[in-house]
Amino acid sequence: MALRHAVLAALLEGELSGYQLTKAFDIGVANFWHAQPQQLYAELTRLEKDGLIAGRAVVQETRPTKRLFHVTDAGLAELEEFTAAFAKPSFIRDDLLVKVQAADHVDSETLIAQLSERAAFAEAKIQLFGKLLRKMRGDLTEEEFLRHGRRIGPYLTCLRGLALEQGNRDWCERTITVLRERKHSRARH
Amino acid sequence: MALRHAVLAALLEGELSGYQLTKAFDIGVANFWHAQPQQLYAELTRLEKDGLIAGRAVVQETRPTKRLFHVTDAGLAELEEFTAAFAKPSFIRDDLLVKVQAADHVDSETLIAQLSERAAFAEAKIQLFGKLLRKMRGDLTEEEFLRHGRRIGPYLTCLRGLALEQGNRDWCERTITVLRERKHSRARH
DNA sequence: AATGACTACTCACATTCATGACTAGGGAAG
DNA sequence: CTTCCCTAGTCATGAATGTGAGTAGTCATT
Repeated sequence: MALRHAVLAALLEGELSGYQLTKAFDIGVANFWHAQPQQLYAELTRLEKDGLIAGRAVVQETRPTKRLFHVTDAGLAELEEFTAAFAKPSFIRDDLLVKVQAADHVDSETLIAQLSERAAFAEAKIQLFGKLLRKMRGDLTEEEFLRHGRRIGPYLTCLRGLALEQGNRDWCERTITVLRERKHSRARH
Repeated sequence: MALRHAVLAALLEGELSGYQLTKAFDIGVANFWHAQPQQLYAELTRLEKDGLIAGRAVVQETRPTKRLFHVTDAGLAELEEFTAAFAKPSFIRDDLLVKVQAADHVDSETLIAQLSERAAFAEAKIQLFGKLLRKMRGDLTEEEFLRHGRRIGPYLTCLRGLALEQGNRDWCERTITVLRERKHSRARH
């Protein structure tokens, strides 16, 4: 059970409704996991049944009533236990890498198009993460914030997300260059 | 269907038996995907049934008979189609990131232990990828190899794997430092 | 006045992934 | 001479994840 703990960790930041949670997971602000709304609602139901979170209904005037959830003590204990447990090494599952693995056997232009798209996507995420980080640390420098800030967990995971996307972008650009050069040099023969 | 194409891409490198394939996926040499033996055997069966790969039995003296598989023309066409198709943006799924997200609410030492373990794992992978890359490019420099080498697909994916693990290691070390410093500064108050 | 987008969810189903247990022969180490 | 590991797989089952479709009211746009 992995989504379970991702949801718990996300709810630590404060009360959220199922819908708000789906937004967070959707944008990938919670950049450490991804899930569909349906999965999140199902998980919330299970977590509440198990007493790891508790919800309270908030009646709204113009909107449907929503339920805000927070982590209970039992939920915290569960997270503590999870943290101590063995973490399965994370593996990448990336269509794009599969495509590049087959680079010598498929059309270069097609591949380059895919890589450009990914590079653009990565760049957008880099901007997003940059903004999020600036917002989280406020006026402080990164060093100061990490030393004295109150909640650094989300900041640290965001840093990893940022570095990851920078890596993605750089690798995509490098790969595009390589493929282009090979194409030209072969065209001359 | 993603494993499907990962297997196809892996088989492009040459004929492999199911068992050899499991080794490749197990070590993570095929660093772009990961799968259990059972999944691979099942996938090979399906791929053969669909005519995307073909196998030939090789009788061995002391070992059980094995079947070596290669990609058919239909398989190549399938890969071509896959390459052109939309790639769902890859998301990370990492227990460790979930744990760090909850950093402000769980025990630091536990977290540091997990981060150290991951850093060591990443370092080992870095060494492995380094060796693989040197082996693939032989006497050539990276630039020369990427320009003129025959099969660069696996090299390129390996480069991404290397950068990823370097990113992992650096982030783990940075995070450990941050957590340690916070602990000490709080201990003084 | 209709169309589409947003909030806030639920149900049901399909696919994918992971796991334990099992067969069966050979070789190496103690 | 027994125990363990390696090759080379198969079978069955369960857990996790993904997806399509539907409900129902609100709000802004054209």
